[in-house]
Amino acid sequence: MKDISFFEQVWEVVKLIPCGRVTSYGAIARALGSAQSSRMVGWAMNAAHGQPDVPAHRVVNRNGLLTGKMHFGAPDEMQRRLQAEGIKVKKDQIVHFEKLFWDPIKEIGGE
DNA sequence: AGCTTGACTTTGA
DNA sequence: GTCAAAGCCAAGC
Repeated sequence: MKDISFFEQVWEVVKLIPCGRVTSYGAIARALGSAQSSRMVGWAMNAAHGQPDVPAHRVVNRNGLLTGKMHFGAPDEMQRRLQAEGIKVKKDQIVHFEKLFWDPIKEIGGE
């Protein structure tokens, strides 16, 4: 079952992110096996615009910074969505990011 | 068929 | 501690 594109694989992982949790592009990339192609995850998110089931707002860079907020409809939409889930965001940065960090590899196990 | 882009990560100085 | 450059792979044109 590999008919799906790389993006869809990323979306699958992103959709697995629990509410109130966040993860990093690199973590997803590793979970898919593409260790250092974290850029591809970001690109997959770009394609995720047509995927309402993909909570891209839960995916941030390894610093916990909302790097992709600008790609949302509004620059504040990403931050607002995170706060709506109980995640505190300060200056585009997730508070307690380390505690809210969700590792997909723990769920997928490297598949 | 090939070159450019891209919401990142890591390593080096 | 911060700043700069290289690396990576897949989709788009």
